[in-house]
Amino acid sequence: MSRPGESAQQRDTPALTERGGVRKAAILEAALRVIGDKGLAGLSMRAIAAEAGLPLGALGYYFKTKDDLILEAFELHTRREADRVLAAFAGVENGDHADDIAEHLTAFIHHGLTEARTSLVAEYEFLIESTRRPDLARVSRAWRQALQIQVSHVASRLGSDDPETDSEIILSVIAGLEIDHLATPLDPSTTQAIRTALRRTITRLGLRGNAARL
Amino acid sequence: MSRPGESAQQRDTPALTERGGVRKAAILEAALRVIGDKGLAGLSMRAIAAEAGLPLGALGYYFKTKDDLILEAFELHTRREADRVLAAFAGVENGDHADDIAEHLTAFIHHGLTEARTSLVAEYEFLIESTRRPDLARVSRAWRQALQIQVSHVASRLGSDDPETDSEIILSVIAGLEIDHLATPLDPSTTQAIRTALRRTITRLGLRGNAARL
DNA sequence: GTTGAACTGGAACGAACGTACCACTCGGAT
DNA sequence: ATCCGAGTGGTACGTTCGTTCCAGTTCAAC
Repeated sequence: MSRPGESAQQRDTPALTERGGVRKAAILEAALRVIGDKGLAGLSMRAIAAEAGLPLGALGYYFKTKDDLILEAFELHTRREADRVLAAFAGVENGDHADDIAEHLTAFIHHGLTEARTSLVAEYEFLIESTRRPDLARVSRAWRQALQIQVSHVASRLGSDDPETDSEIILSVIAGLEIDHLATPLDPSTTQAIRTALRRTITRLGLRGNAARL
Repeated sequence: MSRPGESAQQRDTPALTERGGVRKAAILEAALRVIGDKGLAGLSMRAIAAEAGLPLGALGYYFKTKDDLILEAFELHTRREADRVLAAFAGVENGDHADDIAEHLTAFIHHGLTEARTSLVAEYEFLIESTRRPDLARVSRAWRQALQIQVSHVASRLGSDDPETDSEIILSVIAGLEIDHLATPLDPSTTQAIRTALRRTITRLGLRGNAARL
């Protein structure tokens, strides 16, 4: 772990000590926060350093370039988000009615549009930037594919007769609801509209929970 | 039209001659192109000037600040896109089967992901930036609301028993399919998956064209 | 033909940017 | 005790940025 020349990600960055790893992680966290509320356009090495409470020089030590930093921040985000999505869809399978399923998804979206708003905005910043950067596009594709596989398994267990298509529809509806409501402050009636849309989607796709399968 | 002090949008910009209007429009077009393929992060006054084939000084003459230019570019985009969407959904109503309707929407999305890709990317750049800029958010909201009204009318005419919810679902699915496939090159099998998802969505929502209503 | 406003385009400003550099400190291994 | 690479942080370079300025040109109105 401390052999010279060994590196976590770059050919010529030195090996990291525990303390070094903590600092590097803090930089990535700071970057995600800055991207979320200033955008990639407002992301500067100085802004990240200030957000992390570190000197500018530290960034150059842990990341070769700004682009490398952005890539690693995206990877961190997808890793973190994968757990959250998995948890959300695990809850989905415990519902008895279509309404229960819809409720889990509503809560998921609601969380993203309120407490985790910064993180959600950052996610879409990355997605759009993926259209221009092949390295980010690879992460996007892997992330999206992992999601689709998980959700199609869930759909299958919920009685879908075409799990692949249903997972594509569900993921699209979720993404669409998210971006369509990002520019608007989230009031209760909007949340209700989201819930209604999800209920109808789930119902019409014929997805049902445990009770129906017993 | 040539009274002194009169302005199309700013307090202290002079009135525009025809030639001036052409130049201003060219700047906005160039800006949309740059935003689409370099992103808002890569958008600079110099890049716009180069894209438009104009000197840098010209931009300062027609737009007070870069932010003003971005706002007007967004307004131009929504104005232009409104026509395209309207045309797409006008075609939808002429279909006899759910498959015909889905086919129109598939063609719409396909066009956005291929020939009009730059424009589509720019659109999502604007949407994300709307979360940070109230002036852009107003445009987003108005644009989204106009879409929803139009689509819900169409849904109603297609026999929907809940046009508002159905239009929300349809618009979300479309948006979701677009962003999910922006990072991936569009191959024929992807197009087929989009078509399948749209068919299933339309069918399950119980929407039917003219034939069913006769 | 003179006037004045619309328009042109090149040059220049200070500020902020990404990155590189380097003298320095620290801590574990020898 | 010493050594050496990981880690530190302040500084500085060259570039690009948004914006401003202004002497000059065009052209319709009088």
